[in-house]
Amino acid sequence: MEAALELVASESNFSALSLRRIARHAGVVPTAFYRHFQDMDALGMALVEDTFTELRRMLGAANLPAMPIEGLTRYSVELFALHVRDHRLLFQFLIKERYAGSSGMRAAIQGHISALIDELAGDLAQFDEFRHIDLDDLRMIAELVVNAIIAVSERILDVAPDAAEDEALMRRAEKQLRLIFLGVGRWDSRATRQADDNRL
Amino acid sequence: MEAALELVASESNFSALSLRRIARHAGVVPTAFYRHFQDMDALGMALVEDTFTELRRMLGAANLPAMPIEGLTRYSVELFALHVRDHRLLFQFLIKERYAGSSGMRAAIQGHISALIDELAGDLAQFDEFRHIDLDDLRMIAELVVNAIIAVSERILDVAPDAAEDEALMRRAEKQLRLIFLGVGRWDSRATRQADDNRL
DNA sequence: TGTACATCAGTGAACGCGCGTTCACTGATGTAC
DNA sequence: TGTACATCAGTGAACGCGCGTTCACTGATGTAC
Repeated sequence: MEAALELVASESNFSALSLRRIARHAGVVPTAFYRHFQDMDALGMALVEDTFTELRRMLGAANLPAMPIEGLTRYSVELFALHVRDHRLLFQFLIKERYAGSSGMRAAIQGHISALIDELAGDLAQFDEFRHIDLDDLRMIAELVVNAIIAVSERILDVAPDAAEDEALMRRAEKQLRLIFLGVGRWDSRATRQADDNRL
Repeated sequence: MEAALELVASESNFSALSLRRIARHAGVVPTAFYRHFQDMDALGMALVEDTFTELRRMLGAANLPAMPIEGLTRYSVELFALHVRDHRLLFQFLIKERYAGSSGMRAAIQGHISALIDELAGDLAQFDEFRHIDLDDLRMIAELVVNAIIAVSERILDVAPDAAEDEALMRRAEKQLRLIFLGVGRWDSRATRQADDNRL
């Protein structure tokens, strides 16, 4: 049933779909829809939750914080790109609904992303290389990293699945992460804080 | 007429709107719509073009490349945030349709954004601080910067217009840009290129 | 200055269609005794 | 092992509604002479 929706999600976006089209696509009479979901909103929310359950499962299995920091950027980018490609429909749905969905869906998605950013900030704090960064700045950095990863996911889903092109996108994303981490090495949370205070 | 649509765009997304609702909102009979646009697609494309015309006008007026590099990040972020807030409806439309729009609209938007990234890369190349960066990496960095700016725009549009909250978002974005530029200072395009070659 | 005509945004009736939702139903599968 | 009943995914007819689009129209404004 959800597979039917995901297939249809690959044409414009969720709010443009009708209950009847989804049912038809699932090979079922429209009224059968109500056996599974109260309405379209419920279906949408269920899909959001499924996507993040799947994403968390992948992140949990990878256990990135336990890895050596060398090659971590390349490995993370590759892992994520692979996952996005393997769950193309779910992520296409996610990216479209992140801003175009109903307000309930939007809020749920932003909440999940925000939680992922917090977790990444926590993970980064474990590395020696981030010892000199304060909590607020850790989150700022994690947000930058997550944004870069979301951006590359969007690009991967935009282009046709093609090994060469995907590789180029991954290289670029990897460079972006390495550039950020280069900046982290020179970042001084205290100096920044003082500068902010002076500006007030 | 377009003002009517923009007002309605503030509820879910363009493809969820009907021609009749737009006409009603504009205080006009449905058939009058056809006096202005051939169909909804044409309206959508016109709105995309309008948004970028407006954005380009602002960027042209600002003439950022002529500014001293000190305080440039803060100034750019402030300028952009102000512009986004002043054209709330246009940008809300843009962000929603970037991924959820018809394929024509999506392509047009991505094309415009890509052009902006290229221009930013060209502007960055003028600064001494970017003399050691090769063309490919300039684009990679410009992309990172544009992504960060888009992300903060999305956040500004998400929250209610509130000076204090906006200020916090802008501070964060400014930090992100400064972090990126810190990394640029240490970035070595040649070393990266070689590392890539070795990996092949 | 006055008349005839063109332009053009908006009107209102009408059409066939796909929509979400209701209702009472069927028939297969699982469970209790 | 056999019978009675509960559960539940799916059915099919029916409803009223808003939709995009067609058509011939109105009436205000601008232009030519």
